[in-house]
Amino acid sequence: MDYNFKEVEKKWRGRWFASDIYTAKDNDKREKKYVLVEFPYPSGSGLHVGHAFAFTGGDVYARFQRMRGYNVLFPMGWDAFGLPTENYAIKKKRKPQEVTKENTDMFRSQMKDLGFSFDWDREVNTTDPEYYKWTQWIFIKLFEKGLAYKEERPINWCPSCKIGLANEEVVDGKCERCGTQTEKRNITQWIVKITEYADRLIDGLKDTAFIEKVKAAQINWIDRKEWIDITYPVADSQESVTIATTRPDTNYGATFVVLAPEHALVNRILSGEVKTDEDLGKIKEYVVKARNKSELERQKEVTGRDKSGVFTGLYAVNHLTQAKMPIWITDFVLSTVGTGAVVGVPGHDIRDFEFAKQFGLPIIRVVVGSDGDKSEIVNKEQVQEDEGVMINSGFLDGMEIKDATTKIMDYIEEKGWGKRSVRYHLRDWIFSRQHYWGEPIPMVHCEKCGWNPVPESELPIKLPEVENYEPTDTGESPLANIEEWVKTKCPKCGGEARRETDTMPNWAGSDWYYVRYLDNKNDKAMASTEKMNYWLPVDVYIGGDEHNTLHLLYSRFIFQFLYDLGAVPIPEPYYQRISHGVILGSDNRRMSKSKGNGITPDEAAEKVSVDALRAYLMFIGPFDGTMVWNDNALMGVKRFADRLYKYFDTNYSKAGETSSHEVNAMLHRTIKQVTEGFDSFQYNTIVAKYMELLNFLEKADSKDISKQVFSDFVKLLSPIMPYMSEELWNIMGYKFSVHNQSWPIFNEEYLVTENIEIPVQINGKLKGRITVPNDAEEGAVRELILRDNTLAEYLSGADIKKIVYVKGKIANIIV
RNA sequence: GGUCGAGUGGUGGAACUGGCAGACACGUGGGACUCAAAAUCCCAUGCUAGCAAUAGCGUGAGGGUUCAAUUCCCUCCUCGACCACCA
Repeated sequence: MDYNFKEVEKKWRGRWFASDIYTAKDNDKREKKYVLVEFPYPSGSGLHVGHAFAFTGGDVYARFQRMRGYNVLFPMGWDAFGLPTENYAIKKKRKPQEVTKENTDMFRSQMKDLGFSFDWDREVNTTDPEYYKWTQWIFIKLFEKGLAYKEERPINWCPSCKIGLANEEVVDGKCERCGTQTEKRNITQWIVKITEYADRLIDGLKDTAFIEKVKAAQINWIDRKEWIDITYPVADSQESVTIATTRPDTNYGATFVVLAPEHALVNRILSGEVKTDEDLGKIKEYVVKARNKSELERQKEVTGRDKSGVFTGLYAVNHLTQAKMPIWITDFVLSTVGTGAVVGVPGHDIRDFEFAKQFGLPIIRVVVGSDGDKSEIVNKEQVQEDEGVMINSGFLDGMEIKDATTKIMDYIEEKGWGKRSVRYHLRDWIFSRQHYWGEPIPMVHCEKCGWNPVPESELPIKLPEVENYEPTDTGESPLANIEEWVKTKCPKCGGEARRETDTMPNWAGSDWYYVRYLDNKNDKAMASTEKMNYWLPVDVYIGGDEHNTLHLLYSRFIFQFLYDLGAVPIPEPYYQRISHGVILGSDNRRMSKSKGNGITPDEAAEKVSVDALRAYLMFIGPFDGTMVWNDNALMGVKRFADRLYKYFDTNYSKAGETSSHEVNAMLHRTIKQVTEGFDSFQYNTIVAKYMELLNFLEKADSKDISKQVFSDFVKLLSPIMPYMSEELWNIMGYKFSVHNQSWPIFNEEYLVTENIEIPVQINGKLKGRITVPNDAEEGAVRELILRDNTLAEYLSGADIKKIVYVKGKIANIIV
């Protein structure tokens, strides 16, 4: 009989979702397993292959763990706020709420088609007021704890999206969303003090089992370093200048000081407060030009380019050498890093070297590398940056860089010339967006009382439904145009007040969604303590590399904050983090509509069945790899699926009561390898093992194969090929459903045989194989080798020096 | 420049804790079935030499440890991902 996959899929999909086989039971006696995949942004174009790949990876794991007896929570929801929906809604003159509803309906239906075993009772949607009520609640708590403040600061402004962007959303000086070059604007924004948690975000990683690269990405992004701020007196004046450095060990080689154009001392020079003999006009010209440079120009790769700068006419005095170091102004020093002033050590920093060359400043070598070169530094290649031994450095001479750094820091502090400080690359988090389709920030401004949160009882502050929500050119949120919504009473004094019209960034809703899955209908709390105690932490979190830094960091920060509040029971939300890979189009480029190289999971499933598509996705490569879509390989998996069904269809009725030893050994080897494959996310090898087992069975005599083999095989298949497994399970006469059967148990005994075949090497080269009893000792094996005709031939006349026999594995004869 | 990772047939990729390199699949060649094609099935397929048995070579390059190295150590090369005027 032919396998009509479309009918089979339709039949079982209905059965599955009408039953409770995928339902996670709260506070069950079984051990829990919380399997989380990143929830998608429901775009109008539907589920793409990348989604199907990532979700299949989560689904097979969830199904596997359910069969192993765990109470599995595998939920799904929608990260639905965001610009594409807003832009689409504006263009089509429709409400984003409606558009979102349509898109999530489409996504949900596609997910059901693909057989994902999500527990739909727990669905969440970040745009649902009952959900964002708690997103707003979290913001109020941040404000109350002093972790959210409003400040005017230059932000990255995208002139196309008309939105302020966090530094993280600007890539190469361009808007991450639309690619337009960003500019700088001053806007008053809500800022969240994530830097307060910088150390804990590093330390907390110890309690997780994240893969190394994820931990590294987090630590790198936070980038905690010990600096020292050194204050130099300015010669012939009462002024001083404080520079910040992480490399004070090279201070004997310092020959100049450079200031950012925004530095306070620069302002005082320009205003005449600090006297200089240099031409003020010339200084001013440079500073004005530098300050007006776009972010892009200043951020561009700086080494290897001509440096620009201007001399202030002032000198800083190096405490160590009493050398007078000329103070320059240059645009490669950033006012936002350190103190906005840097000491130039041209012998040991490429930028400083280029700057010194450009303006004829002295260059001193203070670190000697392994080549022992102590000559004068004349070219870039001689600049020794981070390895070597100190010279020309007084009491530091002969020390390694690391020791010298500690020593000189102590010394500088002792002398009162400077002070250590810890700094991070991580910056505070700009939390305001000037858009409609986001969570309203639940704050009210009163002329008398300043900013206050709305009372918790008034949450959620709902987005008003309006006709026109296009962004404004003034930079204000479209909500600012809705006077009746903006006007409100001050929660403190009851007087006239105005609502905050900015909305939250996309990250806000996705920071805590995995908590809401636990208790998505709770109107008293984000989730009940009881449920959080049972389900948290997330055991496995599957997501893309692109979220390993920001999303993971932001959500861990919010969770740690909630822990401090007592709102969640443990300090870290995720135990294990698994990266899923990427699937490129068959032309080796990212799939996209404009390139026309896209394939949708729907069309592939239509062609080869959902099961074959799923097996293909798991088979094409390692789960975290970068794979190229290959239609031929897809058809290969389809052939396997057809062959599989046909094999069961024609052979199950002939199955016997017991299996031969070989069949049992093969089955149990497969059970072992498939189980280990699921445990370690090596899905590609699992599909290969399925194929091997089928290849083996097809060649075996059906009277040697018991019914047990068939049913165990179906169980092994079921996580990856849920529809066909269910169908076969049913055909074999078993009760619904294969998906809540218990996982086959590997039994080592089946692998044990009396005689085993081992390879025999002569001088490390494979020359033959012999059969030996499994418990044979070296002497016996030697006898057997010498008795073997072909091997004996190789050995005739040879002088056997030694035989190495590794029991049950290999023999190696040294002649 | 920093951090992390990877180099294995024509291709995607397997290989436990150092123990038969190339599982599984794609592709290719040949064959069966067919009036023919598609589909399906069977055989072969790392490279070189040879009719063959067989021999030599072979996991980015070079060296080392070992009876034995894709796996461990040293030196170097190449590629990828993420981050980056961070001082």
